[in-house]
Parts: sequence; C-alpha cells; structure tokens
Amino acid sequence: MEHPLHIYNTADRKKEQFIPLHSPFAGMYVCGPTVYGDPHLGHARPAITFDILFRYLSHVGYKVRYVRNITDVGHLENDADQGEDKIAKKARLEQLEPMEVVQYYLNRYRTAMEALNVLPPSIEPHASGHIIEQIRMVKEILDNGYAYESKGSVYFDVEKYNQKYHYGKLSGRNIEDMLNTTRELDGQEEKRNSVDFALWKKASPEHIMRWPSPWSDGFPGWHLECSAMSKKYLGDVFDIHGGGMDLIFPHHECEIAQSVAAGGKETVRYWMHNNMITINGQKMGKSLGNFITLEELFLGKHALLEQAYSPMTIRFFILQAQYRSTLDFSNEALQAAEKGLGRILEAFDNINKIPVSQQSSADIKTLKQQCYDAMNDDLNTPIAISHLFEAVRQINSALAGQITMTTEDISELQTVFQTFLVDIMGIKNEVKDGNAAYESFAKAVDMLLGMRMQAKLNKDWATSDKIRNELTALGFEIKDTKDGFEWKLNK
RNA sequence: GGUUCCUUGGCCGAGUGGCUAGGCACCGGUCUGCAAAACCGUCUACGGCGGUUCGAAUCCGCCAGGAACCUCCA
Repeated sequence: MEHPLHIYNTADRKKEQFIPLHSPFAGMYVCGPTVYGDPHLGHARPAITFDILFRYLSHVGYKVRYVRNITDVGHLENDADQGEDKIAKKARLEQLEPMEVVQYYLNRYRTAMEALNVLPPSIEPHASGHIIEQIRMVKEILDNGYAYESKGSVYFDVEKYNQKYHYGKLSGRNIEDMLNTTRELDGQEEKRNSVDFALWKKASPEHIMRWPSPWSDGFPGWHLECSAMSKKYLGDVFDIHGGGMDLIFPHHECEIAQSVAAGGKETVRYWMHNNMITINGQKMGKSLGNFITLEELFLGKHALLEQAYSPMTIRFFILQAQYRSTLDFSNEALQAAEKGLGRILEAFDNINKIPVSQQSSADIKTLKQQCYDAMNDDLNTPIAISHLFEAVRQINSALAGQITMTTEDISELQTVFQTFLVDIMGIKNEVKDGNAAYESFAKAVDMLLGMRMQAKLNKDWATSDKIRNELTALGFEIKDTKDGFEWKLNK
C-alpha cells in the first residue's frame, strides 16, 4: 500500500501507522452497550465509527475479527461499589426477570443498528455468559498480589499496582491526584483505598443476579468483562480496542491494570476513542436526560425534532464529522446532512446516464487515491465525502453536457462510489435498496408523469401542475428535462 | 480544585507554517410555460491580545469563553 492506514492511538496521543500483530489478521474489541434502555443518538457514534473501521480494514484486505460485548451484568447505577446494578434496577422497576430486560433492549439495539446499516460484529459476547472466565481472572490477579478479598468482595489494589506500573497512563492521570480528588463515598470501609475498584462484588440478599464464586455468591465488577472477553476471543495481545472517550477513565484504565496484573503485560496495541455527540454544546447522555433515542429520530417523535430523520441521514450526519471531534446535534445540521446525502445518492444513481465521449475533459484520475488518502488518515470520512462531492459536481456537469467523459471515466466513478460510499461508508439508498416492490411502484409514478407530459404537450398547465404539485406534496421531486422528466422520492 | 481538550464564515464541519476543503442556507445569472433540479458566479472565516517567522487559522505565551473525565453514561 502506498499510503498505509494511520490511526490515532489514545495511548500516546498521536497518529501511528496501523500494523497488525498477525497480518493478514486483525483483531478489534469495542465496548458495546449496557442493555437497560433504548439506544440513543450517542450509541450510534461508536457503532458507526467502528463499523467504518471494520469495513475499511476488511476492504484493504485484512481478515478482521470484530468483538463487541453486551454488558448485561455488573454495570452499577451509582458509584462503582454502592450502586444498584443497572439491569437489576430496570428489572425491579418493570417487574421482569433481568434477562428479559436484556433481551428486550438488545433486540431494540440490534434493530436500530440494522437500520443504520451497521454490520453485526464477528462475536457479541455477553458478560453474563463469561462468569467463569472472569472468576479465573480475579484469581490470577489475586495470585499475583494485586487484589485483596474483603467481606466476600474482591478489590483491585491500585496503590500496590502503581508501585510497579503506572495506573492512569492512558488518561494521563497519576494516583496522587486521584487520591486528592476522589470524593468520600459511603460504604468504602471495605476498601483499603478509595481508588480501588471492585473485581467481584458480594451480592446482597435481595440481589437477584448472582453466581457462586470462591469468595461469595455475587457478580463481577464492570471493568472485568472486557478484559476477560477480549482475552478469550482475541488473545493475550491484540490490535485495537475502541470505545467512547468517556470510557477512557476509569473503564479502560482499569482494563489495562487488570490485564497487566493478571498477565504481566499490556494487551492492547492501539486504543481508539470516538468523541461525544453534543446537544446545545453538552454531552448527550443518559444521566443528563438530554438524549434522543434513535427510534425517536427515525419517527420524528421528540420535542426537539422538527421532522423525522432517516437512518441514513443519521449515518451521513455522523460521517460528516471526524470521529474524534465532538459533533453537535441540531435540526439545521441534520437537514443539511439530509439534503447533501440526497444529492450524492442521486448523482451516484445517474452515473450510468452520462453520455459517453471519446474525449475526456473530466478530472477524476486522482479521485480514488484522494479517498484512500482520507481514509488512511485516521478515517477522515468528512474529507473522503468532500472528494465525493467534487465528483458529484463533475457527474452533474457531464449530465448537463458541460464536460465530457470516456467509458473509463464513467466506470471509474462507478467503482469509486461503490467502494467508498456503499462498501466502506455503508451508505445505501433507503428507498430502492431491498425494496422488492420498487419497480412496480416506479412504473406507476412513470405512468402518472407520462400523463403529465401529454398534458404539457397540450399546454394544459392546470392538469400538468396538478399532477406535479400533488406528487410533490407526497414527497416526490419532479424535474423536467429537455426530452422528458425525472423524479425521485425524498425520504 | 486536578487531568485532558476545544473555540473556523448565517449553520454544520475539514484543515498543524505559504497553494486559504466540502455540505447546507442566502443572493445573482443560465435553463424552464411556470417551477424544481442542475450548472456558473457572489459571500472567503479562523475567540481576544502579544510573540516566533520572510510568512500563522496552523508554533509559543497570556486572557476570555466552553466541554469531557475525576461517580453511571457511547
């Protein structure tokens, strides 16, 4: 490859060339959702970001194993030790078996991801299905002396670990600062140190999610599942670990500490973190209650939404920002994405209508390489999209007869759009793709517009405008061309 | 308070020393029965104040404003 992929590694805060440990294989682990609520716009960002990475790595020839976990136990409601398990709380509130809660929201998550054209990962392990692995890891950490048991629970000994290693290296913190700034919390008497975190928690009598262990009937700490499952499916050392920036501390910091404490070495070679989606400049999140669920976006059912936004509009909106930048939600920005996406899809659709010429006055020789360069530069999708828009202008110019293209030009455009827009960025035409009835439907519209053509020939503007206006009101965009008409359905 | 980071034209967003993306909106033109779309053109910005440099949105300092993390959150 001329311009190999570089990705930004949070661990040393710079872009580095991506060289997998065992080429042509590449392994990636991404922190998935805690399934206790409907997926919201914030969940779409990492899902799409790492979907792009998954698709791109596959495209350039790697055999990728993509693991994204499902957190269905251990993620506590308040602080790491005293809060109620998120799943268990939801189950109590809704009077359901915890696994019913998990299944219900997992189904909804998957439906939303499918709508966004996010490919399913290679493996989606559940934390609750890997209790044995997690218990084994706790034992290893205990055996190595970096954890201690206290009243049936097991805690990671951060201070001891920090004597030999650096707890806080990923987030750029040091233990002294944390000791000074960590609030006094209730119920910390079990821990030697306020910065220690739970590896295993003894379940209180009313706690329903519990498993037997050498220390107590209880459940694993939140950070443990990712360490245990990434190791199981990707090995002691693997290439990429991703997630939202808000997980850097403490979650990923703890993962590093657990893995090093258990196995003596760091497991992750490249840490990648997507930035947040903001709303009025503030992080969109569950705790702030300022989130909009994906279903609400798709249906336009939320007080902040002026209209519905299709899944592809959401996807395109997210791809128009680099994944490490914050992205601010607004109706105006979403509407701009919707319009831009429509323009790009229409041009893609029209490539095969470009008249073939012997001479080329188009400039598309560098297009493909420019797109690769953009993707290779830490997945810079907005730049890749900007190159596609340059191509859109050329496609439209060729259709308008202002520039000429050869067969080679046209087929190159087809290839580039198919590769980057469809295969890598995962954009599809929601109206047409996978719609078996589309052809019949399209012919019916053609028939109506044929009748309008006849009315126009008769200078019957009343009938002509009536057909056009009513179709427009239904969401169609009607265009008269010099020898006919064109239409599309705006979603 | 600590750590990390951000501030680009009406809006969204790229861009890490010179060649000053892209989208949306707006305005003017071409085309059209009228439109729409398209094309062409216009608008050319980098929070403030200093500094480094032949040259800075881009490097350094100070100031102002904002955010994330430090407790669950993608």
